[in-house]
Amino acid sequence: MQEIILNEDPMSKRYLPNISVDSVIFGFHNRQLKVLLLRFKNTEMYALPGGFIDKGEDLEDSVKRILLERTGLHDIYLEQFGTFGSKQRAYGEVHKAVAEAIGKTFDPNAWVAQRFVTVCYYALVDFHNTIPSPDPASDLCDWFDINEMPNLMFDHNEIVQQALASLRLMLDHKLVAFNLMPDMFTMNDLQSLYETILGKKLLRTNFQRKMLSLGILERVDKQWTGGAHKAAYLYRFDKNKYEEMQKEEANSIGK
Amino acid sequence: MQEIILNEDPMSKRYLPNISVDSVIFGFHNRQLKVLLLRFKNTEMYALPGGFIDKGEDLEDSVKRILLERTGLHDIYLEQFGTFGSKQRAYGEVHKAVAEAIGKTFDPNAWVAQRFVTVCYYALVDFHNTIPSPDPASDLCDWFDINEMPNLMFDHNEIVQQALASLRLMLDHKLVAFNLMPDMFTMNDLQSLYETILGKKLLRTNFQRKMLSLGILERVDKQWTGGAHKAAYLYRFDKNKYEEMQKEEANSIGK
DNA sequence: TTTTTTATTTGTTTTTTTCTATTTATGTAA
DNA sequence: TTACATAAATAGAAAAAAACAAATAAAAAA
Repeated sequence: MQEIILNEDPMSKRYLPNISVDSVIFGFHNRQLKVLLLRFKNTEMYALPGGFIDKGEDLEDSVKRILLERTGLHDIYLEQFGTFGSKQRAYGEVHKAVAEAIGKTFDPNAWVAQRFVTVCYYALVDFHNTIPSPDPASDLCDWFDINEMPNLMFDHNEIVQQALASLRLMLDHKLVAFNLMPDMFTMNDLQSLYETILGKKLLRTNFQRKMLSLGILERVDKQWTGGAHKAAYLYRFDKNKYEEMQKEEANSIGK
Repeated sequence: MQEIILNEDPMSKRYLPNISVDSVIFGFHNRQLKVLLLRFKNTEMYALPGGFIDKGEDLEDSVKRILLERTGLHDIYLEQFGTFGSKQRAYGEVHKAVAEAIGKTFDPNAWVAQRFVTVCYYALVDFHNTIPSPDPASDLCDWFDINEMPNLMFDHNEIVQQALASLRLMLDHKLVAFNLMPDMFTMNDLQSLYETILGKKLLRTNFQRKMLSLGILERVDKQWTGGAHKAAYLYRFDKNKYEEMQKEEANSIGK
């Protein structure tokens, strides 16, 4: 009986079967939107960092666990954006290739070869504070420009595109972009972040006017680049002011 | 061994374990937003129509299967809005109560008593075309005003609220409301739908101007109510025009 | 000091949205 | 058959936002 074989796998003792979790970890550097990818040992196969849910673990906690393992960060902005459940999502062949690349044999009935429904989150992290670290199966964990990504395993390319689409929507009605910014940044930095996510050019003057009018940016310093021109101001996102405004907004809705 | 006992359950032969699917089916009638609920036999326990995913079935197909069973409709507007995976989502006690209400004993190790992660969709249907039908375990399947719902089983109240929040967002950037409208409707009908979903009053004159300016409404007839006032126009949603505009929009993005 | 470059600010025009008022259609009743 | 009440629809003014254009400011180099 197939089930009994599968249940002997140690994975099945610990994790919920047929469900996985994948994270699209976004960062921003050099005016480019980056995604954190893993490469499996001895292969050119790339994938999103993912994992499985402990039987006694909240879904969200399992994502945080993965994020911590991969970026060393906690208290990260996290958003669930979709669950992928095509019946094609059974990747025994791919797992076999990965196993054989490190000289292991792969049991086609292995727990991990079954069909998986995967719950996906995107995370917005400060690129400059993250230390990407590969897992035991990977020899590389690094950032890739979202426009220059390699082909990913499974349906992960599609998942990244959905994550981006979802982030784009969120940008319109919530101030989430600052989670991708370093502590201090110029208006140009911020604008190019918006531009990459939205996939279109914005007008500098209007962008600045709008951002400043939000009243959540604190002008801290100037950024001397050594260039032959006026130095750009450095801004800081004022989290306290933002939270105050959120509260006021919540109150005014009731009125 | 617990696993072996569980695997003997016929449910485990057919369905993916630990994953369920729930649908929040929205309808609109008498200027009220309605949700389709099931009541379990001999109880006052209400729940969303849900089910499980066949091992060889796409996630989305399983939702459509449930929708068809419950509303008799196909080609329904469907949107995945969230997956709920708290570790508390194991409802053996509740299932026991439901079983005992119809004089059955309940095995606490039953397949259905395990922890479930549930993938949730909302559906927008034409109230006037749906024939709600209960399943074998239910003695009632009917519409409830979203503001006058009974307490639901499990975490289904929370799920409905999330569905509404998600629909509200969608309303802002996609013309989905027409899926809830009958073939013909007055501007007032449409406005009150927007108002219930958004949870706020809109200005009649602005609403009308904006809707008409979209160029997707076809004025068909007048609705004589017998009231001592001008008769309201009846409109029809022009799906063809809408799809044309979608195409044009897609083209213009590339420019 | 002047020039060049990019950041930032200011102002003007255009478009969109909001607010206010008017006109239209319908049934009722003087 | 004419005034009246009611609600629908439209039109126009006011305000706000977005798009566009220009000017000013700061920095380094010629």
